[in-house]
Amino acid sequence: MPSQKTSPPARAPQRKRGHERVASLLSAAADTFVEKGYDAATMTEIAARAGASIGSLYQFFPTKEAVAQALMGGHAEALYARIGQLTARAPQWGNDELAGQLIRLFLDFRRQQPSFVVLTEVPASVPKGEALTIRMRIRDELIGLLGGRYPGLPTAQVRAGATVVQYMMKAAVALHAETASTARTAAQTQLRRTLWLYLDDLANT
Amino acid sequence: MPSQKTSPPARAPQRKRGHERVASLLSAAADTFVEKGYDAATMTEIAARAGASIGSLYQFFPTKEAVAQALMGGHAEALYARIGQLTARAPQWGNDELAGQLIRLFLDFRRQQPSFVVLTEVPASVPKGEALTIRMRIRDELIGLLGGRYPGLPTAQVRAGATVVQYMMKAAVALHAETASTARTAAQTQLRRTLWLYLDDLANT
Amino acid sequence: MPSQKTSPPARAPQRKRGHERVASLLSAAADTFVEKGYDAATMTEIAARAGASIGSLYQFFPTKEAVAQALMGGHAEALYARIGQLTARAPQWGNDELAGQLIRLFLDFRRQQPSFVVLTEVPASVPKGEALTIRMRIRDELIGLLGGRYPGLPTAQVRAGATVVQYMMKAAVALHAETASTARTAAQTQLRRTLWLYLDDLANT
Amino acid sequence: MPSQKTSPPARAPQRKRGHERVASLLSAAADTFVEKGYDAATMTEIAARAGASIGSLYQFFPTKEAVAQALMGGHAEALYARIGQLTARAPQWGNDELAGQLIRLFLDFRRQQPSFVVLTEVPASVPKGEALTIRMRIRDELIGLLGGRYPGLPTAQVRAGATVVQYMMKAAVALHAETASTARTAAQTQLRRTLWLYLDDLANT
DNA sequence: TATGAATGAGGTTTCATTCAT
DNA sequence: TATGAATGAAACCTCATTCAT
Repeated sequence: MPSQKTSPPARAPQRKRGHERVASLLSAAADTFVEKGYDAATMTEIAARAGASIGSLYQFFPTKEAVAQALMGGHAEALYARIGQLTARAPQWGNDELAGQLIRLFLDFRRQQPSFVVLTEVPASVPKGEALTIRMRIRDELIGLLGGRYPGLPTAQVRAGATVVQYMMKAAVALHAETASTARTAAQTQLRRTLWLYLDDLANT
Repeated sequence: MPSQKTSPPARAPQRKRGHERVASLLSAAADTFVEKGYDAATMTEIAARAGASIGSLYQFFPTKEAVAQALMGGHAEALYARIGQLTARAPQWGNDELAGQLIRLFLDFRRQQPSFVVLTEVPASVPKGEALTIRMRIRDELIGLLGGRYPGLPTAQVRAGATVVQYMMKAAVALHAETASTARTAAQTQLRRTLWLYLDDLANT
Repeated sequence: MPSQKTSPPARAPQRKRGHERVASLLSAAADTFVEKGYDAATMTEIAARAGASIGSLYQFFPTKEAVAQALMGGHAEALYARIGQLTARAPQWGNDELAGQLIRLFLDFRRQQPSFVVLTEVPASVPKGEALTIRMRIRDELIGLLGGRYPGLPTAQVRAGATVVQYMMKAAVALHAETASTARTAAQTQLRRTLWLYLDDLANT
Repeated sequence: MPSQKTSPPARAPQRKRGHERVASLLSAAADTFVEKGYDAATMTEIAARAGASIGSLYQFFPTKEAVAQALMGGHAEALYARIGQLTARAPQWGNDELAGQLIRLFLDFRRQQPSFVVLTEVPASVPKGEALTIRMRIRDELIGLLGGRYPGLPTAQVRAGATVVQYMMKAAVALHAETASTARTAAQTQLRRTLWLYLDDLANT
């Protein structure tokens, strides 16, 4: 043995580099999807933006769809968790406060993970099944939230309520994507109020 | 605004045969866009579905974008007109009725022209500018509607109200696209009620 | 017979209209070829420029090549004739004058019929055979010219001389196509002088 | 001058295999351009001749124009260099010798790189801007040559002389492309003599 | 493992030419 | 005869994916 070079922690650095690479690839993918949309985004551009080669990208994600799914999956988990946090605190809030917190949560999420919306909305594309699954899971989270907040409400009502809330979140997010203007701000305020009115109505059923 | 490069418009047919062709091409295009989405729809498939050759398609629509625009344009006019009809009758209705009529109008329209929604929602695609224009025009129609229905309301309120209504229509249309179920039906009912609550609130401002 | 409308001269006006149409089609074709080159010029554009339909164009010219040939043929005849006129007058001129007249003739022709050059130069395209024929015929005209002007010259010399003159004409025409500048003007003058020098040399052989 | 939209350049290969590919692609392209001309040459045929797939061709040359430019650019450098070599030796030569060397140089070059002529002459085509640049650079080289050979000559004269020489080279090359014959050979000899006469004249100005 | 090259089906678009009214 | 519609081969180019080094 010519030299006693400290045996390097076998694969750990590899793994660590792997993690970094995956992270930068996903980040690049997110940017690209947001800018171009799912279809127009190319694997080549994603790799290039991450400073990686196309071969490297395919070493971690076998298909373009896999990239999208990894992105969606990762973000979805975070979203579920945040709704769960709201669920824990919701019982202490008034309907007014709850409406505000819900909208804030979804807008914050969209701001931080704009690719999530892009991929979730893709019309007739590959990750459609995944998107559906996620939507259902979000629905379940909202059902948990409303069920906890309005304990006496019949299950069917809770389910319908969660659905309405979900689509109003969608509306809020879409509205937020409009070019900013005083009109938009006013509309956002009123949309929050509409949600409040709805929750009040739900509570008195 | 330097106006994005606007795609050349459709060439107008000048013979009876041409008119028929254009009609069948547009119909085939609508079907294809709905089934596959804008990006995944191919000109080849559109032509084939219309029983026309690819050259024939290009005789009337110089680009894929032109096909989409022709579809959107044609349908948009119809939608404006229908909102106009509501505007005329709205003053006689209660908020309850108005909410129902609005939702019915948009759902009917979606049922008859599903491609309109697909093309209008395309996230990061070519006909985006056109879609924006149309959305603004719909907004204006709704402003007209609410302005007529609630004469005392300040302009800013009317504008914000129209925006809210528009995004709730979007929500209603999206909800309608969900797999049918009793839960969906219940949610639809409640969404209508939410709109009613909002209109009541608006009227009492 | 309800009215005695003067029986129109059966087909004469037709024919006349036909001539006009052919003329305008050829003119449009010339413009298009000059602007776009032979390959990039389209039959549709030629027809449109002439204010005719594509069907009408094909009624007179069965192929694109036929259009080019008609154009070349018509112009070539004029060119032969003009060289013939020079031939008649050349014996009275000095070499200086002859050089000037030759260059002037070709430059004038290029100015009036720029499409002739474009079509004649087309590299590996359809009308190649025709172009060759024309070139040979021009050669013959030049042979006639030089043979008449330098009666004692052996045939082989005359033939070689005509060839040299022809390629110098080509050079002159190409030079003329350069962006105008004082440098170009000076070069043109010297090219004429070079031709003169050559003719002098030829005469003294 | 707003500089016509300049086509994206060729992507440089980074592996040995890539270099070989590029070389064979360029060679195939040269053959194809010579045989068919720029417009009629197709990317498909170029790839096929090189034994490559169409995708492989586009990996290195994003457009057909890029192929042409790569060819022209590469050859042009060689031509400049060769003229430079003449420049170094020209002062020792008589005008007779210089004329012969110039013509030999251009004919040799045409024989070795026939695609250069084809692409440079393309009448109204895409690589026009590039061709112009090259022509001007050749002019400059000739200016250097004549300036060195005829030291006392005023700049304007040198410039005009270089232009004349350049167009006579064009004529010589074109003449050489004619079907071989005794007439052609004789004409070539006389063209060389004409150039000699011109250089003599230039020297005595 | 990392990289760049290779592949080729498939997409959009063009255009000479033919048809039918 | 004049016109516009119809046709489809073929061109250019893209891009997800696979290979080879």
